[in-house]
Amino acid sequence: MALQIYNTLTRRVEPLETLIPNEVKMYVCGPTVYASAHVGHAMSAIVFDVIRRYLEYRGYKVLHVMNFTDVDDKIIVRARERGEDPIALAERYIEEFQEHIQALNILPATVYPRATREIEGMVTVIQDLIKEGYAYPADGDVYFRVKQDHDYGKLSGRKLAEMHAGARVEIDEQKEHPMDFALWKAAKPGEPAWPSPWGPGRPGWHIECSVMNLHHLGEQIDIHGGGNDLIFPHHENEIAQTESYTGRAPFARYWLHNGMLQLGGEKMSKSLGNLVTIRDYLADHSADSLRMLVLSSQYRAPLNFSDETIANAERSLERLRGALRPPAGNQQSGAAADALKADVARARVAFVNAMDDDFNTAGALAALYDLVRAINTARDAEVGGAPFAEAQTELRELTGVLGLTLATKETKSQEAAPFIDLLVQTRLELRKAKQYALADSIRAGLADLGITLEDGPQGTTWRAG
RNA sequence: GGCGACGUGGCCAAGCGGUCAAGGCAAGGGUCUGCAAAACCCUGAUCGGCGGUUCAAAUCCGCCCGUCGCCUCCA
Repeated sequence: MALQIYNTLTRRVEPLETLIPNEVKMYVCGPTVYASAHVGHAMSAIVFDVIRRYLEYRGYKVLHVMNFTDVDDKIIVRARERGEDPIALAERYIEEFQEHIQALNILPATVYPRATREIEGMVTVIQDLIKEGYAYPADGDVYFRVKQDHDYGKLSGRKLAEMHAGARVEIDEQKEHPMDFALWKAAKPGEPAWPSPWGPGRPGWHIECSVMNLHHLGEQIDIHGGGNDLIFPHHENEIAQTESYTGRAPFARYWLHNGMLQLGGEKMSKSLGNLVTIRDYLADHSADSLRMLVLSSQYRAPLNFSDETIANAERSLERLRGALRPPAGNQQSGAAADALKADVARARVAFVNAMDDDFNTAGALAALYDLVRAINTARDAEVGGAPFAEAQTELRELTGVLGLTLATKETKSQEAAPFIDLLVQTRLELRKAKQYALADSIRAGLADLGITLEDGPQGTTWRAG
């Protein structure tokens, strides 16, 4: 069975057929860097990280480009408020975002282009669009002529006539048609500006992605991704510009869009102000837990971010981690060992089938929980050695495809470990002497410090958290 | 008003016409344990509502109710 993905352009699930066999050219829209990124941005980055990891698991070489929009109105406004240089402000948030990417265990993109470093290419493309009749200059601005693009609206399913009727479009005397959008904006005094045939100015939002695509991936790409709030107008306009410029369609074969993260019943966004920054989240929670939350639902559906769903994700993670505990015996053959081997193979097939179905991560997790149960059952049956190790390796590999680290908090307790061991040893002596009240008070005391003790047939183990 | 997504047990969620409607968390009962913890076993939903198509529907169609996104900057 082949990998199937939902394509916003066709509104259907389709088999993935790449331009070049075994290679995927993927462009994902990154953030506009005018403020600290929030967990909604993280969700999008995680979704496409999982997609990228899975494509690589399936043997594709992935060229992954993620851009930074480092010049736009909001950056300029923000910089002015703070009396800071806009370019420097953007730079600061880019650095912060890249730290977040690392902290969230997101694989680095192949290239991270920035709008401000590709201005010349944009000017060239805009000039060409004007020459071909797809755009027109107006008083220092340049606009794209939507009427010239015969299939404008095909991504978002809108018709020019209907959008007109919606009447939510501002009337601008400069524009020939209300839906025409800016390719180039003339600079007002004090704004960052680059020279152009139309006077000093800066690029419009949509043109930068078109040009960075052309520059880093070529005239046609396989996957173009982003949040579903970008479908219109951003991606619609990108298609209009790029296909008008190259004369080739489709610009991107598959358009993938993730659903929005919901906080308190509505979309988390900078504009609404109902946000939790990645920094704040990571101060209290693990990167794995946020990823787990994302994995628990379909990437295209809205995802509810709440204390309850986060706690749920964290406990589910514990379930996965538990299966990585050491074996309790050394049975390498027999019915239990054979059953484990069979369950490993079954889990792998189920995992791949789920992921092949438009990245059904919730279904893939179900396959992993089956593997967890198989491992735990095998441990109870004293299976050990190679069969047990191989099952755990498989679990690590598949959770790795989802980008989970399954790191425990124990590293943080490293310094305290000898002291905890000492207490555990003392408690063991007390238990032998049937001094249970004292033994229990040690256990309770450690529990208050966040250390959990577990008495098993092989002795007592402890873990943080 | 237009376009799109969606509504499955307390929470999250799979399911895409046909064996018992996956799985995780939570809850209850058990096994194990000095007691716990962990692990394992067992227990619960007829699928927003109403019609229709079909031998057969959570799964297809229609209408209604509700939620979310986009239509303006936005992952």
